[in-house]
Amino acid sequence: MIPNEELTVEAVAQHLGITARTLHYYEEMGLIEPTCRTAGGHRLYDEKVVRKLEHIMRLKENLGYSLSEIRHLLDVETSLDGIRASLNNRDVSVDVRLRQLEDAKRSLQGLLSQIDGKLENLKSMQQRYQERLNRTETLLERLESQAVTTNEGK
Amino acid sequence: MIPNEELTVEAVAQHLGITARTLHYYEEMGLIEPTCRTAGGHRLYDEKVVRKLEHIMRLKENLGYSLSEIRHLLDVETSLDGIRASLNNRDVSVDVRLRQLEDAKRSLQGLLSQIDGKLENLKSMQQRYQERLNRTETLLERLESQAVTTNEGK
DNA sequence: ACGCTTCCTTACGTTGACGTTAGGTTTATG
DNA sequence: CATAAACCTAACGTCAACGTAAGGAAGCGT
Repeated sequence: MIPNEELTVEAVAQHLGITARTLHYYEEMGLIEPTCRTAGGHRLYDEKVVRKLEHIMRLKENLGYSLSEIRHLLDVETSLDGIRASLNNRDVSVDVRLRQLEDAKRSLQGLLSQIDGKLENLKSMQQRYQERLNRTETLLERLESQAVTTNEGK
Repeated sequence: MIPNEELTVEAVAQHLGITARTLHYYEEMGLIEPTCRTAGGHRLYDEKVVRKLEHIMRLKENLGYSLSEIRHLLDVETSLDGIRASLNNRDVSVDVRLRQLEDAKRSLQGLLSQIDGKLENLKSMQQRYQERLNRTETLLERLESQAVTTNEGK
C-alpha cells in the first residue's frame, strides 16, 4: 500500500466493506473529513482517514457505541493531541488545559471501565458456550458411533 | 429472592432496568413467554424467565446481536436441551438428531469464534486506551505541579 | 471529443427496537 | 365496594443509521 496515496470514496468503502453512503453520513455527523477534494469537488481520502475509520468501526462493533458517542471520544482524543502539540504555547492558559485534561481523563477512565466490564462478560460467555460446545461434541460422537453400529447391524 | 415467586411485568422490568414494553416486544419477537397468566389475562413470570432475559441482554450488549440473531441462538440452545431430554425416546430417529446436533455445533462454533474475535479486539483497545490514559495522567501531574509553582510565585 | 463510469447533492424511504398514546379491564387497597 | 394503580391489546410515533433514487457534473479511457 503506497503511503499518501489518494483514495476515492469507492476505494475506501470497498477496502472497509462499507458503502459510500456510510462515508458521507459519517462526514455529515462530523466523524471524518476527506483530506482534500478534486477541482470538481470529488472527495479524496488518505491512509490516515482509513485508520480512523477502522477505529470508528471497532468502537461501533466491539463496544456498541452510537455515532455521537464515538464523536465525543474522537473529540477527546484530538483535544489531547492538541494539548500535547501546544504545550509550549503561552497563549493557552494552564487552567484551560487542566480542565481539558481532567475531562479527557474522566472520559478515558469511563471507556476503560466499560471495556473491562465487557471483557468480563465476554469471558464468562465464552466459558459458558465452550462448555456447551464440548457437551454437544461428546454427545455427537456417541450418537455417531451408535449410528455406525446400527448400520452395521443391517 | 424466593424461588418460584411469580413476578408481574413491572417487577421484572424494574429488576432488569427495562420497560414493560420491551418485555411485550420480546414476546412478540418470540424470545420469551410468560410462565402463566392470571384469570384476567395478566402476565406472570418466574426466575427462569428473568435469567433468560439477562442472557438476552448480555447477547445484545456484549455481542451486538439483533433480536432475530438472538432468537436463532436461543432456538439452538433449546433444541440441544430437547435432544438431551429425549435421548432414550425411540420416536426420534438418530438421523434427525445428528443433523440437529451438527447444526447446533456449527452455530456454537460460529458464536465462539465471534466471541474470540471480540475479545482480541477489546484487549487491543484496552491496551491502547490504557496507554493513552497513562500518558494523560503523567501530563496532568506535570501541569498540576507547574500550576502550583506558578501560584506560589505570586 | 465521446461515451461510460464514478461522484456530487438533495431528499425521501426503510428497518429495528422500542416509546407513546388510547380506551377498556383487572387487581390491589383503604 | 369503590377507586386508584397496574395491566391488557392495538395502533401509531420516533430515532439512529443508513438505503435508494433522481438529476446532473466530473473523471478517464480511447
